[in-house]
Amino acid sequence: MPKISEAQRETRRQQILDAALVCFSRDGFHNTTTADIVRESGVSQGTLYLYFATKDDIVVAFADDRRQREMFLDAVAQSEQDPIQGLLALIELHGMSLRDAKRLDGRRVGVQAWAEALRNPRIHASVVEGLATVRATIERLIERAQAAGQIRPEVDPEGVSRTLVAVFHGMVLQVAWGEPLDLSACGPVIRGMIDGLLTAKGRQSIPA
Amino acid sequence: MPKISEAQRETRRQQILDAALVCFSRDGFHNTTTADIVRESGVSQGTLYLYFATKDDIVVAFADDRRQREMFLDAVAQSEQDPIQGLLALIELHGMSLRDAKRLDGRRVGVQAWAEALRNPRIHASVVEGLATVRATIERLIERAQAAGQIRPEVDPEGVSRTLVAVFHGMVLQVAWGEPLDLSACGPVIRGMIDGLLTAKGRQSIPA
Amino acid sequence: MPKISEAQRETRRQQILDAALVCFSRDGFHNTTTADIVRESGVSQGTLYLYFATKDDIVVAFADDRRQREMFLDAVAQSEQDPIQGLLALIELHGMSLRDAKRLDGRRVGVQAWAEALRNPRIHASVVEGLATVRATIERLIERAQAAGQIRPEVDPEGVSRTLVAVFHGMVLQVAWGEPLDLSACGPVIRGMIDGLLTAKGRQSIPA
Amino acid sequence: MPKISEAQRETRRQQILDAALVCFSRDGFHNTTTADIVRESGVSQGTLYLYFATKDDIVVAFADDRRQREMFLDAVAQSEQDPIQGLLALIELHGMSLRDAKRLDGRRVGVQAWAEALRNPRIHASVVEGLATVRATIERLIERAQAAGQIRPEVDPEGVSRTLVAVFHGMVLQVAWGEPLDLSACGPVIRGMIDGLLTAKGRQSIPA
DNA sequence: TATGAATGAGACTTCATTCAT
DNA sequence: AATGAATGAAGTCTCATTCAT
Repeated sequence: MPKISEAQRETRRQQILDAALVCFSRDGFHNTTTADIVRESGVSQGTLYLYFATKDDIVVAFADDRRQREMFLDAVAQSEQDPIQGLLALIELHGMSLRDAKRLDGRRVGVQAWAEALRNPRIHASVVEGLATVRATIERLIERAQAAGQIRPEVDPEGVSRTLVAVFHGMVLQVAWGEPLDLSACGPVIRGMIDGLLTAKGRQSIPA
Repeated sequence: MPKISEAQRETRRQQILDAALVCFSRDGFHNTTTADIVRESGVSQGTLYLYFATKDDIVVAFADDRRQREMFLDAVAQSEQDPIQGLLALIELHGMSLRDAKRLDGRRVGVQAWAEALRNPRIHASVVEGLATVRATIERLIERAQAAGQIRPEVDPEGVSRTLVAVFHGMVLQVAWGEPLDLSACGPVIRGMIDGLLTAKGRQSIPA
Repeated sequence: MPKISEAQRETRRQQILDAALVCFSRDGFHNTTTADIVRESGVSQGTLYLYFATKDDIVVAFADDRRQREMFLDAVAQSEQDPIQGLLALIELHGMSLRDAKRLDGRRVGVQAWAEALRNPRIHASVVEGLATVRATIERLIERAQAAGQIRPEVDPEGVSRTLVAVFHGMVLQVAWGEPLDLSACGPVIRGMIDGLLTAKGRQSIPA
Repeated sequence: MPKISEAQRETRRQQILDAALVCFSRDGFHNTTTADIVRESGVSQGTLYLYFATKDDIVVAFADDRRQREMFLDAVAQSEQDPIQGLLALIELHGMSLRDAKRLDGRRVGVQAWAEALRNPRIHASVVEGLATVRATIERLIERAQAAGQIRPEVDPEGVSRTLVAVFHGMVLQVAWGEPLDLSACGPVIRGMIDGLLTAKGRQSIPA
């Protein structure tokens, strides 16, 4: 029987992850030492390894955590009655996320995870699955809209999903770099992209 | 007083950079040792330091090299008589670059540089300047198109440039990750985005 | 005040020692962690330290355990009426012990204890005392045989005891290493060594 | 082209091994840190790893070194005209080696290698091969003596070789433990063992 | 008594950089 | 200029031991 409850264990784990997030954001994965995380989190070296088998596992934990948020996005987008509204909601949610200063550290670590994904198979898997999840969400919305006659039938759902995800990623990069990204200026451009896919009927479902 | 000619020196330098590119692409910046580069390049450990003061300088050299390509893009885009054609040419050039398998290593290293830019001031400066260069190119084209009545006056050039650059970056990510990105499916979506900016007159300048 | 009986305590202690024997035999003293012993024994980390003050004490416990077996050997050997028969019985007992596959773990741990004895004073003391015990047994037999005119008076009991013990130790080594030691081939050689010590009268006491 | 000569490299390597021998003899393999060897040898941590890939390789180097000495023993033993003389020479050489105080560290490390051989495959291989070498030497002498009618034909060469090697090993143990081993007292016992193998003709070849 | 989570000192190894040749 | 052996600081991870529950 465990001496500490599952909740206590999870709290401790999160305490370490929170500290690691600060360190990773500030110094990068590779320039963060386990000693840094220990200092920032207040747990001991030994305890760190009671919760994560290797330093690498801490990095992977971040990549995996993000997956959950993407599941949530999907649920919100699909819950919209109108698929066009669902697409716009997705775009809106991404925008809100980008504006949220509290998530800056997470974004900075996320960008590093993108680079790590190039050579770390576990992170690659996590990133690619996340990409697939978001794309599936988008493609399902588009197919629903095509079935409803709101998006032109010749539109390729994959082309749209990949382009839209590219925009999302690219915006995260700019925000992570500290660029003064004016989302209210980009929004119309992105919505214009969606607009280009619509049939006359589709346009009617967008509120002025 | 140098005993070797400037040309010899440049050849040697490039030999090191070529080797480093292979290593960085394969293992990442941080998991590449100077010994790896030495092995791959055939120069000696000592010689490496005759050409680059630190390992970090090799990384920075890649970031700086990219700047030159961006200058070239600008020249091509601006040389088009019609600014709308210039925009489309820019998009086309990026697409061709993405399709070029020979540049895969460069793209993989580029993505790593994006992550490095978060904490390495020199790389950050280089990346941000590159971003500014491309954006300036796009914004100049848009402003010219607005002056010519081809793009609606209320369009915000910065919003467009940031969004377009975001798409470019996002596509690079997907290609770097090995995603089966079908550019011919994405092209129409991106061009649709441009199309949404145009006036009736602007549309006339696009060939069928 | 102990809340468990002495018998329960001894059972627990033995449970730990049995587990340690398996671990030590498999991985060696130094490559066995207390966690290994905990896993193998089923007791908890904390409990381990209720029975042994340090990991080292577990090692010492093995060395001490062996002493008891050596006492037993002495009793058997001395109980023989004829000292020559006693010597041969001693040799026979060692041979039987070596043939006993159940004692393999013990032998492997014993060999490690020999190495430990070089730098661990407690183990050194234990090993050296064990050596002295066996030698005393042998020397007493020889002296009795000399008094009875069975062994030549010029034979040095210490030379014999040291040589005989050396053979015993060396055989243990070979068996521990997994060598295919044919004891029935070695027996005659060792008995021949004893034979060389005997007087004509001594030889009469050996059965054909 | 290497910057240092093979001889210089070998000197350096030996310098490390000499230091390691002192440390291993004093503290044992497992209680010797690479820092200890560095301190004792005067080379730097980094240099240590220029000559030995791991700490374990240093240990293995000792085991391998011993093999060479055993080759030498073989050569000496076989060079004797009379195989009985060869056997006695072998015993004599071992005795002389045991008496040599300068080799005490080597013996102490050797005993540790015997224990290591139980779980380290490389050391096991080295030890077992050494054992086989010495045994082969002995068995060849015995077979030659049997062919010459000096040793009784029913004597099993393997039984003799294993027993004799066991005596050698056991004596090394006693000396390593610091026991006051009087070899001149043991010599007659061992020679008596050989004597027991001989035919009348064989006995003639031994000088008084 | 028994537990097992927590501790932190310390081990092995790597690697960017230097410098005598 | 070129070489490559040498350096030593620093990093990740382990593990014997403790102690609050």
